[in-house]
Amino acid sequence: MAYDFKEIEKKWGGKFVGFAGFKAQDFESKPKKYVLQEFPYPSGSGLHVGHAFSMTGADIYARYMRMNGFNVMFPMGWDAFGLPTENYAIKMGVKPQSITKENTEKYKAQMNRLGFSFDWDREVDTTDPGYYKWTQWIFTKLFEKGLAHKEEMAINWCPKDKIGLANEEVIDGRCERCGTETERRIISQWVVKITAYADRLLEGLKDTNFIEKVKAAQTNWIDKKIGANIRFEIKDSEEKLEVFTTRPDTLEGVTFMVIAPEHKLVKELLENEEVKKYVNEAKKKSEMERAELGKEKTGVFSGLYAINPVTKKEIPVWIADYVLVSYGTGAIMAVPSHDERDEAFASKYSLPINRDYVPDMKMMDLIVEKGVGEESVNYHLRDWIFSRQHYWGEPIPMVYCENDGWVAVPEEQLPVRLPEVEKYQPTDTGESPLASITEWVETECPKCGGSAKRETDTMPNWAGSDWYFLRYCDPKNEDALADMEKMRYWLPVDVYMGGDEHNTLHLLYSRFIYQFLWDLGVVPKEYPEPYIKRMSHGVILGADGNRMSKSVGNVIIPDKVADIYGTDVLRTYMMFMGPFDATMAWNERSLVGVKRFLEKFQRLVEESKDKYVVTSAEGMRTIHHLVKGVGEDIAEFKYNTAIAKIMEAVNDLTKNKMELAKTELLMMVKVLAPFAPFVAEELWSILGGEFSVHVSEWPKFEEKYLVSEIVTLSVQINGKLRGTVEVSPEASEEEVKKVAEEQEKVQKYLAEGKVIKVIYVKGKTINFVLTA
RNA sequence: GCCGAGAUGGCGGAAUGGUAUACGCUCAGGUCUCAAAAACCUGUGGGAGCAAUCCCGUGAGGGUUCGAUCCCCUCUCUCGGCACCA
Repeated sequence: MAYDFKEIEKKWGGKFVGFAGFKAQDFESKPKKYVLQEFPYPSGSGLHVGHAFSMTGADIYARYMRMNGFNVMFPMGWDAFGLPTENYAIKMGVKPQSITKENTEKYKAQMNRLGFSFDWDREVDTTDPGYYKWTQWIFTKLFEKGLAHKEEMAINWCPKDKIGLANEEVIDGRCERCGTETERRIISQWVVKITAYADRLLEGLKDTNFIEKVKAAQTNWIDKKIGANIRFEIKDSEEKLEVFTTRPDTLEGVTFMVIAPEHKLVKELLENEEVKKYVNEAKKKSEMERAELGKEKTGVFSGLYAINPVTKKEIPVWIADYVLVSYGTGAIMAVPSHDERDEAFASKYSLPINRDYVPDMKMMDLIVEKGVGEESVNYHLRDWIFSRQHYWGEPIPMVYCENDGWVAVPEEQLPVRLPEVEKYQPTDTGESPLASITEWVETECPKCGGSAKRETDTMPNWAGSDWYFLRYCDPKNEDALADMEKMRYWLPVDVYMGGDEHNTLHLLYSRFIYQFLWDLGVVPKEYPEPYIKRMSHGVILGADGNRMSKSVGNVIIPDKVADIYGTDVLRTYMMFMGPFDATMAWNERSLVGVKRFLEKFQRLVEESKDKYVVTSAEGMRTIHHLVKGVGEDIAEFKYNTAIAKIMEAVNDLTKNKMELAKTELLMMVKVLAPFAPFVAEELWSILGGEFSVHVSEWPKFEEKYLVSEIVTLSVQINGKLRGTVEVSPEASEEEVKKVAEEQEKVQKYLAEGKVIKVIYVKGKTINFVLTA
């Protein structure tokens, strides 16, 4: 009988969408399981294989947990603010709102086709005013708590996208989105003090069960360094030069000082032509040029001398751009004998190198005693530039009043809705398109009632995705982010499935916002961290082994594969390709193997369904083994081996013509169900099961069926395999030894020496150790 | 440079101290067919041999062990992340 996937998908697909069995029930007495899959940005090109892969993995887990009696929440939504939509809107002259609607509908249809068991009642959309009201509310709280302020600063500016970028969004000096080289611009920007939470973010990792690489990525990003700030006096001046160092013990080895070209001391030295020239050149250099590795260091002597607070030696102060103004104090004490960079600089400019001293751990005490410095901590983590000069984002809910300065829009006036505009184009001046809508900008100060102006910047993409998992707990709440009791029931997220690319930024921002909300007392006190486990899925490469890209033409469209092979084959194949977290190349041919397998499975069920009343003993063993193995594998996301086990069982049953009664056939179908939901439902129905197999109880294996009467042991002589014996699993050493020694081949090898030791491992091996 | 992951047949990959290569692909042979495709069955790490069988074999080298893909040390390479961060 042919496998008509189109008919089966049509028949059951309609019933799956909106099926009550997939809905999460608040406060139900069953244990809860919150399975969170990163929500996508709904781009115009539709769902890609990466989405399909990750979501299938999450879906299998959610289905398995449901069948195991958990009240599962498996929601989905849209991270829909973003540049591509804005760009498309500009190009086509349409409203971003309507493009977003089109795209989300398309995504939703594709997800439903793939059979994902999302609870659509909890759908969220970051561009929905009912949602971004709370994104804005969070910002007003950050402002009230002194964690958000406006600052004039040099930012990374992308001349193509006309947008300010956070440091994290600049890769090798280029815009993360479009690859254009970024420029420096001075703009007044909202900055969020994530650094105030650096220690908490580091500490909190201990309460999570993230995989090692995720923890490492977060720790590295924060990169906490403990050292000392030391003040050096400047000769013939009242000024002091403060440096940060992790090696105060090398203070005696300091032979020169280096300050960044942007350092405040430099401003007074610009009369010196050489200094002026160097500083201007450094300013012109892009981030990329300055950060270029292996590049020869450059610098200029400032004319100043600092005095070593301990040795009292005079040492020259240099200006060089290998020292960054944004880290530490923007100045360093150079110890060429202990630092490669300092050494390279010293040898280029023929500066002295002191090799005749020994680093001294007591130096720190001396520094503190003399009052010239103290312990200090520095982080690589920088504060978070929160402003974007764009239309398609959450308006930052702030107004500027001549009397009161910056004032947050009060809760009852939220959301600050995005106004309809004629043009979405960003401006070259660096102002948001919102700035041109005078009637929107002109407003009233919430504090004094006087005239005031609205902030026209919008929030970065991350803002909406920081807290969406809270909203799923209570998506329609108009009075709070989400109801406290509902959050208390559903949180924390048990498994968060997503891509490696979000292991640093998104995860860190999201944890930070959660910790901030925790401090506000608006999320449950019991849970200091939002996510228990972070699972990062792998990457599917094109058939040529390269990353999928439109320009290369190696993109696999899940819809097209499903047209040819069916959804069940697509899902099962993706999970069978390799370990769930590995990087794997697409292989069209391997799809065929999965197709054959699902057909074979179906044939087996069809052929045995009315034939056997009782299952044979070996049939029982195969089935119970299967149930045990697949359950264990799914719980550990080892989907590739789970599928291999089902294949093995089907081969075994078919080849050895084992008999299966209906009960065991139903068990097999249940085990297949999370992977191939449509064909499983069909077979379930053929066997007389009631809709739906997906809410049926996961089968239980019984130990008594797992034990076999005979096991095969390896017989080793000096650790080398020389034969096998079949014995009872409970056989004694004497028995096994006797049976083994009866074998001609074993006798032959035993004759080569004298047995000095026998090692017997029950159920596994017997090893005869001979004299040399 | 630092951090993380890894290296197993022709290919994707299994095996967490006990029969290396499960499962799938590929390929070869067979069944069915007028024929082909599909499907199904059998075989498929390398070498020697008619065969029984033997030797070699999990990136390289060493170690621990009766026994190592697995544990320890040294090295090489690949992938991912971070990086003039003092």
